[in-house]
Amino acid sequence: MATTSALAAVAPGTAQRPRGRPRKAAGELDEGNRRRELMDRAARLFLAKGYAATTTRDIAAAMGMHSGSPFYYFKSKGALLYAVMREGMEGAVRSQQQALAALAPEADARARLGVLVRHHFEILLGPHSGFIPVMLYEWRTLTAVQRKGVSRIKDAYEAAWMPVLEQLARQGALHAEPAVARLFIFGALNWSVQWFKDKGPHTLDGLTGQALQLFTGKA
Amino acid sequence: MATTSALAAVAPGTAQRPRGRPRKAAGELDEGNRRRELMDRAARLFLAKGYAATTTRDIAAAMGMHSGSPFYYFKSKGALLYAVMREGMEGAVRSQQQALAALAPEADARARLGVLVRHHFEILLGPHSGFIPVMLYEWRTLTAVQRKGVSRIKDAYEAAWMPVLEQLARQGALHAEPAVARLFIFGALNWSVQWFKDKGPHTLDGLTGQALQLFTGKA
DNA sequence: CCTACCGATCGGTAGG
DNA sequence: CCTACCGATCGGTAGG
Repeated sequence: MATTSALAAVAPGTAQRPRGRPRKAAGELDEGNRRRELMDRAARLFLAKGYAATTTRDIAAAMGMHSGSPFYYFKSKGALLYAVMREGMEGAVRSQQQALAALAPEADARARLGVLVRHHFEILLGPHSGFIPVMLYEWRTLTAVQRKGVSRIKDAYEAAWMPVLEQLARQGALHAEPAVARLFIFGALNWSVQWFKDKGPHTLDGLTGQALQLFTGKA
Repeated sequence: MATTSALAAVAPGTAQRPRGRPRKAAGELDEGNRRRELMDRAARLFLAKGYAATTTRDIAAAMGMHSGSPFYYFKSKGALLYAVMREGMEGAVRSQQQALAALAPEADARARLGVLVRHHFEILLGPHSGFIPVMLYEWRTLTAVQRKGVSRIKDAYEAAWMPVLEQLARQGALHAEPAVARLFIFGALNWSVQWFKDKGPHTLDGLTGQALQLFTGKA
């Protein structure tokens, strides 16, 4: 599994912090940080209890705010959820591109799939995860317009998998139609949110190796 | 895919209707039917909007009842959800056993896996599905005690897969640890609830074939 | 099952 | 961000 070690550094969510002038408009900077923290805590609650069962008062309490204050940052509960999904997906696309770009140019299709799988586990289960799992499990909560907005980004994320799967199929290393295989593989990985435990027996590298073996035969 | 055709008859939910004396206590029989219909309609709503976002008034309206009437059949909204999951899982265990029992005695491990996968698609996506998808996506809504109650049944359902996966691994037809493979495979199948369309290009038989090829190599 | 009802909670807002 | 507040909705119940 030489394909996986370089990925740890590309954890999403940590990357794009505002660079330069880190001190000047302290008010503005704090606003951004607070907004982000609100999204973080909200996402955690959405994931644990579900969006509908999480009250804006729960979120406020998790921030040490009073009940009306979240509405200073987001005009509605739905707008907060939308921001979580949208910014989560934007970060995922960015970190996925970085992960692929860090690959050696001579890397073969199996190595590319390994990077994609490892990165996907990272955004699902890694220390800076949270937004994407919310997206996966609260998709039906979005309005049609919101869904379209997130879909545009999500499509880009998923599209990056297709050439890799198609190449594997041509090599005889993937024994299913690439389009269907992609759906099954995403399902297999996404489902890990339901059973993965941080203290459990599995590491993300280990799971990546098992997944590659399952989908592409013994490595 | 000779392993799949016999399964259509074993659709869960249709099987165990009260046999014998189909006429006598009409009131009682109707009560049972109404209760079942309530669970059916509630499950549909739970799946479409989520449990917390579905009001007991929504459910009553879907039944043509007034707002207080669901509580004649279930003492609480949570008890209704629990009944959906519990009876759904009980039916799934029964129909899975029937599906395996209908297998030819000389069927090999791949054929057994085919039956398990095809049956699983049936309870997820078939015409009488609904309860199991609710269980999958509302698991966190249950209380700890309720979770334990459903887990007992769910464990039996999942346990039936392990000897098949272990045998495939021994044959070299499954290239991952059986325990991990089971988690990935369940994820791949369960996720289909999110993307499968009745009018879409896929049939349950076709998906079963693709899944077998993906997980166990070319058939 | 319906009627009539209630206490609690919720998302959101005005004004500072 | 807090204070103070509101209209709407929700799960559930008593009594028939």
